[in-house]
Amino acid sequence: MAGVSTATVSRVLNEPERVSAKTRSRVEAAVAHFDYTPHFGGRALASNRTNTVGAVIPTMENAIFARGLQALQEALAETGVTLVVATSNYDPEREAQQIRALLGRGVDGFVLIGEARDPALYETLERRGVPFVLVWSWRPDCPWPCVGFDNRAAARAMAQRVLDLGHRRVAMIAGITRGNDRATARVKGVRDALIARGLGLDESNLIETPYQLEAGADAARRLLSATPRPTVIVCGNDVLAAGALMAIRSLGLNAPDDVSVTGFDDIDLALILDPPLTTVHVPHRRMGDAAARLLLRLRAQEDDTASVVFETGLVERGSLASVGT
Amino acid sequence: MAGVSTATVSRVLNEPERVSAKTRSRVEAAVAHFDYTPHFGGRALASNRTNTVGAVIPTMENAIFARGLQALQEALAETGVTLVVATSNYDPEREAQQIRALLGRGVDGFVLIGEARDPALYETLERRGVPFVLVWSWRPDCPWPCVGFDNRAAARAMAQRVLDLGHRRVAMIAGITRGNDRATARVKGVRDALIARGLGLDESNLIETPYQLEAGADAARRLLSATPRPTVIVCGNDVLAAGALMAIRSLGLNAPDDVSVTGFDDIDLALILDPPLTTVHVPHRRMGDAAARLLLRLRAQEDDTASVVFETGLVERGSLASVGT
DNA sequence: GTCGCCAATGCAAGCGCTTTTATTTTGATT
DNA sequence: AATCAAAATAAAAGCGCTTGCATTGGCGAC
Repeated sequence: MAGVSTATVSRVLNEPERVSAKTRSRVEAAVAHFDYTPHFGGRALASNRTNTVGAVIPTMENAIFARGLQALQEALAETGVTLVVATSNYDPEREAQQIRALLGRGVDGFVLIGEARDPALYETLERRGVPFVLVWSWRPDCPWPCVGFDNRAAARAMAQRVLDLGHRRVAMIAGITRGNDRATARVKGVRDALIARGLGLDESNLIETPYQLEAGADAARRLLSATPRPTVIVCGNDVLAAGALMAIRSLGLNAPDDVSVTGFDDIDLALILDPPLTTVHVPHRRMGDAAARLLLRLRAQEDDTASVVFETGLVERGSLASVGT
Repeated sequence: MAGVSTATVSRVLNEPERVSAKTRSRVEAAVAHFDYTPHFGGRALASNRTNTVGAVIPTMENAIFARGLQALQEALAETGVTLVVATSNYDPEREAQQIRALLGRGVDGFVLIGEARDPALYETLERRGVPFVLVWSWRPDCPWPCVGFDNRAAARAMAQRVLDLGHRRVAMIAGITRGNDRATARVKGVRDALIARGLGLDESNLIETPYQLEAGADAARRLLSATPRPTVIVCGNDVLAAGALMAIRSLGLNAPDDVSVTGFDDIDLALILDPPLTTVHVPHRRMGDAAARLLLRLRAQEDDTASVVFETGLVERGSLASVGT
């Protein structure tokens, strides 16, 4: 003890400016001397805050969420907030479980991927007064605070570009759309563009598959077995596109001469591939960062809590070529 | 209330078998009815346990740790333990900070990457009685509980294979070795093999660089500018190898005809590359899983808390060819 | 020198749970 | 029916902190 009450110590730790400089330095010395750390549970119990926010993401295994998550974590850490990550493996049931588990751990904020989930969950969150931010997805009039981009518009833009290059036999490998509004929006975007040009995307040209390398390769092999075969495969993300390129190579074909391929996300992978992938660039880091800031504002009950929408961009590399030249 | 004391409720939640079936079901009904969740802080305060373990990893941005982390998390979740992840960005200082931060949050267990760190940190951990497991690294007589593999032996085996294929001008792109025993061990392993054959690995043939794609490419370009140029570039991990392959392509050379490349880790990436990467396979998932189990045993003060060592294996794909044929 | 005011600090009441100890209930045994 | 041990439950004491309120002390104004 440094000759003060516990109340004063608490104040030194939480609102230093309310304590005189002299006492403060005495307490700080004692803290340093005894290597004292406040007890987390005591703190949480008394103040009813944990300074923890939870994020539930589909998976850590592919790089899609890694960068955004890292940025999120860094931005939160700056204000002393800890990030707890849980994974749902793209399963809505499991996501709900994880959210409840984190609620039980007293997180006082959430970052959730996408918008599609059981209304009851949103209700629970609101009832408990736990703020949350939806990321990776954005659409006009979304009723929740979100930080993302318009998946549909981005996919539409990509498909338009594909069509502009003369492609008419367009196939798509999408992610599983059930419970995944991003995957759904991307399919819709591609379909929008095709329909606008009087084309369609029927069952035989659209395969839904998990976001995995091998799954993408399998899907591509199936699509390429059609006659006449598609001249381009539009993929729901870069991992699927990487799989498609593997399949193309394994079939003895050449990209982009025989078949073009496009991706979505612009993760590091896109640059490594041969040919390098034409894809939709998504500003993952900025998105994570913005999500953290919005969540902090929500927690602090500040006024400026508007959703944030990011622009995406087409990155043209070698995997998409014009057709029939 | 279901007509019982809080003590009974607590028992229903924590050790249901100690409560009669009748009371238990009554309590459970009430719990369900009111959608009751125990307060985390109260729990932590009273029981002095948080059921949380912390992991401090260098980065989430590349896929190296992703798979192992996922497995770790899944295995911990099975016993109701939550994983909190923090990142150090390969900076020992920052790692120490993060460990202290997590200690402050009352985690009751740690998973740490590798062995190299300030002895004072180990002391703190032991003084507080917080169990920990070191992963990704293993060596004979390591004084701490670890779950990993012998980086040095694995790298040596890879280098031997390279030499067996006739290579004599061997260059290496390593990770930054400061504060990173895995990177250090991998360099040592390669050097072991070279020295055993009367060769060496001098400064001009060894570049240390962060585990990033572009950095790997730059390093490769520098190494390849030597005359005579190396016939093989051994890389400290797959990401660096991917960078090297990019550089080789950009120089108008061909792998493996002009230059061979090897990696380390066998992440998904290795399979995507063209040519597919010859690399050292590391059982990431199993490692994460085993780490979780060992940590749980340590926490439970069980006897069987021996370190676990995994075998690695050479995976020969297309990026390494014999020389001079 | 006294008074009043405000800043700085102490006091003490919980926060919601777990856990030890005490009490009641149950049911087997005589 | 009475007795006793064992099983089930209740009572109550904290766990370590925060925070509203009470107290103290310092200082300017009179």
